[in-house]
Amino acid sequence: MIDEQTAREQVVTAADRLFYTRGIQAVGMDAVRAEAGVSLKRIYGLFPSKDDLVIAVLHRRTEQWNTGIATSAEGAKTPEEKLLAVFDFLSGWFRQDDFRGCAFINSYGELGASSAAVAQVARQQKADFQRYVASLVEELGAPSSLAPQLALLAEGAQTTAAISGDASAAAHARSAAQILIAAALGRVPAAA
Amino acid sequence: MIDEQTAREQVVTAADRLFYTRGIQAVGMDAVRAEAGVSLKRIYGLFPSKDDLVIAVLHRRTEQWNTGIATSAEGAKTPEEKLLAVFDFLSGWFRQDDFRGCAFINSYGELGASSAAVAQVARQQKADFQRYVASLVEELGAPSSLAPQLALLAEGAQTTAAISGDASAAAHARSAAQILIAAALGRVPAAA
DNA sequence: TTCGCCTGAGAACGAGCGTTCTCCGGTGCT
DNA sequence: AGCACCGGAGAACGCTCGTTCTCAGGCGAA
Repeated sequence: MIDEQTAREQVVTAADRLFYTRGIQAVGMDAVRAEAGVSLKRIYGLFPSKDDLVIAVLHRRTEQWNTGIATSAEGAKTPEEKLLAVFDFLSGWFRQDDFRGCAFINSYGELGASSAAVAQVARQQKADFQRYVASLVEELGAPSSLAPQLALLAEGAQTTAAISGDASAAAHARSAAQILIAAALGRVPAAA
Repeated sequence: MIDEQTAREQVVTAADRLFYTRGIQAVGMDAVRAEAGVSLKRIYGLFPSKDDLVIAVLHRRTEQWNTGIATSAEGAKTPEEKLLAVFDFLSGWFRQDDFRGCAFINSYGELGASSAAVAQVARQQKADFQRYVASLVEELGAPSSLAPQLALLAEGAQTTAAISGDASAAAHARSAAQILIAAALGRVPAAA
């Protein structure tokens, strides 16, 4: 038999793919079982309820997001480049053919009203991201008001890319970010 | 008996309130009946299925959004003021205590994968808004690349305000918009 | 008044869901 | 080998939902 850790990962991976592409409520636990190849009994042994599974999926999405951002920032030398790397990361993500928007926003829209835990995880992820941006802005020596502005661009790019199916939202966000950064640093920004 | 038009409005109003606050799938048709005070039979006479009702609700949201934006722009004299009025409109909206994010984004996250009609209406609304912003940008004589940037800010503000519960997102978006507009016009923007 | 007709209230139906239970075959220990 | 346990397959259960059907009551026309 596969060990517990592997089973957990298989279930979360399968659930993530199904939830993300079809919506959480539209996916039954039996579909997760089929996709994961793990028996229903085992799944309920690992995750006491579907809600717990949803939370586990969102937690893994948080980690993936964080490492994705970190990886994208690796080649960047200055804080400014690291900030812009966020939008490069988004650009690559938007171009994946299974892209269907930010899982946190989607989950919040679907379950945020009925599940406090889901709302909490989504809020947490957004707060973490805001903190990350804020730390880079501080490192850059720019006024702290720049941070929420850049975060707004990243959020907007995600929903625009999802709904309008316009992957170039990342590029627009990136150039807007450049302008805002330049302005915050007192440089004369190059008009887009 | 109440006439058809009134019944339609009562049903859509009730459904909108319930769908928006609790999520669409979490609200049964019987709850709509109770809230609207219109019999189930009548509802199904007016809207052949729940999907049709959802679409009707989203259509009315579109109208409300458009008139809200237009009203907010009424006092504005220049295209620039009209653009900024969008964010003032958002600010007022975010502060309503029943605010729970953009209904189109929420609906898309919940049903966009399973209902093509819902996805279509959401996409349409976003496209209309983009066109509105683009027309103002053109009127302003700014490069057209400014339009998607401003739209991005508005979208981001909505999701941020919803998930983080941070109504000041509108203010952040507004000042970012001012900077982007100034830069696009070749003026030296005032750092936030 | 009497007869249709229409409407509202709500029961009914069929499907799908989350969750639990049953049963059976295999596995490891003695 | 014999036995106790464990996990998988999937049936079962209780519930909710979208949608339809039934039925009784009220209203207008003759």
